[in-house]
Amino acid sequence: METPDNKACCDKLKQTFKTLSEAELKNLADHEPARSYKKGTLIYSEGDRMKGCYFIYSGAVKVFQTGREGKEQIIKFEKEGDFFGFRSVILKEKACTSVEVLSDTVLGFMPEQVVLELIRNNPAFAYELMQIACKELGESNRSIRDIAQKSVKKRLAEILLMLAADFGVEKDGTLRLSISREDLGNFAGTATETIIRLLSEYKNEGLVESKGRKIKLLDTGKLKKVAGY
Amino acid sequence: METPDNKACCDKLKQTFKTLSEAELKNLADHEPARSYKKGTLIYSEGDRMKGCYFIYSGAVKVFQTGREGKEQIIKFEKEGDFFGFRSVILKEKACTSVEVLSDTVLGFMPEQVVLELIRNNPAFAYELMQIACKELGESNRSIRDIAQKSVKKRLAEILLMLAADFGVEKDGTLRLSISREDLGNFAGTATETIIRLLSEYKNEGLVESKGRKIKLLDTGKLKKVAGY
DNA sequence: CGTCAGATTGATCTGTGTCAAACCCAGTGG
DNA sequence: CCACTGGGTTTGACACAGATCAATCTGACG
Repeated sequence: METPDNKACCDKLKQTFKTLSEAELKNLADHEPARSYKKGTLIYSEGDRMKGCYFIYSGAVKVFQTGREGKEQIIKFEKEGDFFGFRSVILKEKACTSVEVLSDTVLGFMPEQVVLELIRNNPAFAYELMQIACKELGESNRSIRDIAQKSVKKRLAEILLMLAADFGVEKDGTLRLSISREDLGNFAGTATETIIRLLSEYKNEGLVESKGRKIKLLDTGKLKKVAGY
Repeated sequence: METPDNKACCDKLKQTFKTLSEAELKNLADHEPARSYKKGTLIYSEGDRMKGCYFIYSGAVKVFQTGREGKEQIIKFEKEGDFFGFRSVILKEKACTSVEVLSDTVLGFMPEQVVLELIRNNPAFAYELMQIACKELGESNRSIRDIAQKSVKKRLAEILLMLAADFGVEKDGTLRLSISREDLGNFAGTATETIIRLLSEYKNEGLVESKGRKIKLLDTGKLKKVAGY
């Protein structure tokens, strides 16, 4: 897996942080070169002291918390262009989530002083970061409502649609992100077996097809109906 | 119900926003006088265009979303010193939650231009606001995990302890915030009847006592155990 | 008093969780 | 080249937390 060159990094960063100057972008990209991580790598865990934030040049990670019986609850997935880890940096607290690589991923690292510096000196950047945080806040609220109120069947449909929207699909409708039933369960807040049963129910209803981790959405219209829209 | 005078307002604001200058505080308090709202008043609803944020001088509100079958999901409670409504203002989006007064409440209003102005001109304020947003983000993550993984019995215990911590208790252990079983249910993500049954279960176990909306915590130690700590 | 919203209790139903067994591969090493 | 292995998947049987529905009770307030 190739790590992108400096120029490519700047371009990517620029799409997410529209307020950074060329100099600031270059500095970021130069200072900490992008690194690639293999599937399964733990980027950080709950309780770690964070020394900076991460930016995803390419790939996908899961952000999760661990319940006391060891069951993991996936809070969200992050994809290309996403920025994560800033909660702990902003609050100067230890991480309250863990992050693990889902498919091979290239990450950039932004040391905390750099982030705090930018916030202090570039009000537009501060505002942009605030927008990112607020966007996540809205998504969390929605998650809370859905987990609390929707049946797992609705929720899974919604999740599949969300994965399609966020990570894209092949021409034939297959989700680009390949993901285990267990992770789907940990995200939906349900048992792996329940996911399996529901997927085969969807299959019978002509909504999806799947072999292994390749899940193909056959009828997103109907899927939306199932999800409750 | 008295609305606090200008000086009192400044003092309260100052506790939440440590970075605002005397002039900025005074301006805020002068510009939009605090107003008092009666229990049950709807401050704003999902879909409203927000024209500013709110600051709670005293009282309590609930922030909720409405599912399609009309069931409301309470996302969080806000109390004295809390600041809400900023998500929509920062993102310049319509409200994604509704807010209703739980007990008589005095609110200050901060028009959006004022908030955006402060963010632009006072980096320390921007940072402070970011910290507030990040704190909420952490709480949301935790909520997601708990709703997804804990039994209602554990969750309710946790909620009672949280209400005690946030809104305080009388000398005898009675929660200061009086709240309906329905609201407890809407917060825990369960049916009202389930809350009733659990409360009487707690009663049998000597954990709480209650008549009507007055809930008295008898043994917070045991309650913590029930909540799973 | 009458009324009405909220609280309570009981009976019943059902979506999901849990446990156990079998299965399917993909990769490893002999 | 094939048997072995182990992780993920699938299926079935069963238990139970919590939802739902219906009926009654309570207490505050006009």
